[in-house]
Amino acid sequence: MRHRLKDVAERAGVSVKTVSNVVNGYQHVRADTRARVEEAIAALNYRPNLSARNLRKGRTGVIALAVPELDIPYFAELARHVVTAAADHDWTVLIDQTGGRSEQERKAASGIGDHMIDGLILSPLALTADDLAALAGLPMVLLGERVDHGPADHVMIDNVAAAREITAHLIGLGRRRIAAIGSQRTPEGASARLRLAGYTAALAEAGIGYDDRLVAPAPAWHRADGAAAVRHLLTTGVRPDAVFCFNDTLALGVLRALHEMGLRVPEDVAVAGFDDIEDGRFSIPTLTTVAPDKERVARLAVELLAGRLGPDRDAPPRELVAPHHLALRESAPPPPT
Amino acid sequence: MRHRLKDVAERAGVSVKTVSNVVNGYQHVRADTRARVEEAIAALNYRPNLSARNLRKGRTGVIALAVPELDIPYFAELARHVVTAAADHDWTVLIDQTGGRSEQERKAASGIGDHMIDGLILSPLALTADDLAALAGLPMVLLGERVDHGPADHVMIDNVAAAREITAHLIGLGRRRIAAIGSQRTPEGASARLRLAGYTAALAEAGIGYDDRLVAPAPAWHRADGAAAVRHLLTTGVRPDAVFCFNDTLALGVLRALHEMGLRVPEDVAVAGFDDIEDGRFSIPTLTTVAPDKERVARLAVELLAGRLGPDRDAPPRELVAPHHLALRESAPPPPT
DNA sequence: AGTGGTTTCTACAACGTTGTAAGCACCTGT
DNA sequence: ACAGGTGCTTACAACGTTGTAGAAACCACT
Repeated sequence: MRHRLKDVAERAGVSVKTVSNVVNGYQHVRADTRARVEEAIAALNYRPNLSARNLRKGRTGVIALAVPELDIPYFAELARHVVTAAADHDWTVLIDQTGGRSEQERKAASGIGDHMIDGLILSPLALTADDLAALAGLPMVLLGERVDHGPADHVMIDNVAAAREITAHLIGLGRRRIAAIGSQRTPEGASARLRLAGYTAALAEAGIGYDDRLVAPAPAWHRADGAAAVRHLLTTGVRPDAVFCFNDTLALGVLRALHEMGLRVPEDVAVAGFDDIEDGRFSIPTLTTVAPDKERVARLAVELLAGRLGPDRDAPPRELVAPHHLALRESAPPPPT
Repeated sequence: MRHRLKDVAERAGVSVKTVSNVVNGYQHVRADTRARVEEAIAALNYRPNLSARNLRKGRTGVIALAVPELDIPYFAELARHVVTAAADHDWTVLIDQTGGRSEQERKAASGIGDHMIDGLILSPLALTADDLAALAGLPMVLLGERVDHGPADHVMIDNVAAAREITAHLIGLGRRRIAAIGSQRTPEGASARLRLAGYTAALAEAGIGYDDRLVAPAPAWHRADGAAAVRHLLTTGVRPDAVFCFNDTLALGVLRALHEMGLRVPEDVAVAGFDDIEDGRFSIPTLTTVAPDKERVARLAVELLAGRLGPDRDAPPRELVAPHHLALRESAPPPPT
């Protein structure tokens, strides 16, 4: 049912290699030979066996993208951009869910279906620089926060600056009791620490004292965690007039919880998020957020990986920063002019 | 840098095949031989080359899931469940985005990276039964609406019944001017047609006349389309007291648009969706919707595919229906008792 | 010790492809 | 007509793995 080069060759009356040459677009094939071969290919509906080709060539044409969870909108959007960018290099993208568990992340980094992928774009949550260093081997590009002195290429946005800017925006609206939601003490919380740093920097610049009762941890960054965190804040008697959430899903949970508690956004409490996911443009109210250039992140990551697989095989680790901007919407609108 | 069976064999002083046997857990290997081989494997950090194994065995251990778009929450959630279910069979899932374009869907059905995948779970939008029949070849399970007399296994939910039930719920709330948003006339719109059929059936059962000014098309089923559709409905002077959206993202757009127009949900207009995506549990108001058992859909699809790859290779196409239920939330609450 | 049956291991040949090197056929210019 | 290209095609050997068939080693009985 499934044909091989040999079958095509027999039908066209040429050698196996000539068929291979036609399939691979080799220059020096006489026009009439090529035509005969192509006719045979079409007639038999021949498709090359990629396992065999990969075995021979040592390349698979597949790269993997490993993210914590696919149904976190930020990663889903990112995944789409990566798939699109990879298509330009004729790569197929194998998408892996690590669940943020170090064991899964390690498995991804050490090669998923070993030898099945040429390279990896990994968005690590749990792995540290040391873990990664031990794994090397597979060409790899990391997304998200810098793993200091990591052995691999890296694409990030400037988390500290972004967090500082959006906190400054809240301050510019006259808010003084600004809560931060999403802090994490674990080693996994690299983004959390950077965003917290930006938050405190903005407060310091504005001469506002840091009050750690306004900083709420969140075990994960889902809607439910955001809702729980802000409920906890309010029931313990702290009265923020603004909330900076370390990502958008947290913020959507916060909007929901504030609504349930009868507080108005932005009048009573302004809310800002981070990621600029699609939902935030349609929530009620729409969500002010940091908008990383996800398309750029994806493209840079793919380019870096392409480099690693090609000429820059042994270049020292590079680090690229993708731009971001603030998307000011209803939950914390632009200041009146 | 990368080792082969041969390297391990030399180090352990055995034949290549013995190492292969150890790797594959073959029974009859003497304990001390096994120990020596395992030591060598560990020392060299040996990993089998899957391309070679696949070539030899004719199986790759990879299945593909092809969906229209990854950042549509419904598909992202589904993808997660499929990945989880596939893990039970030791399968890796390659996720493909078709964009709902028939060309891409055909490419997926004809084998993506040909011979790279053992089977395919496809959520077709654009392909018709005839298209698919022409492609066969690859073991395949279809998701979503039935492609009539299609050649492949199929997992679906009862769209007509579900749409009828939720429309009946709106009627039970005393609503009489119920709009339907998301109709599509194109061949791609199989779900749209089924859901519309359920809607009209419910109206008929309740003795409510069908008014086609209340049925709004939507080119795609994104938030923006829902918002645009309901805005259009209202500006043309039709005044619905309820809206049934053919999926949840449409409904979220509708909630947003109604909010902008100063209409209260559910007091002025009740809103219902379809899919039960995570967002709908945190929107303001929370969203009443049809909740398909996505986990079940995913598991059934994977089981069917497993059957096709195993004993049921030549079984006639099967069709399984996954259960659904109504999730009644604020946007169209349970009737007062 | 010889028989028969197991267990343990090995050599060899595939799987389908492509790189290499070499061969054949055809030109062109003398 | 012939040397020397160049263009086109081919045979062969890999790539790393596993199935097959069979050899060698072991065991328990007579």
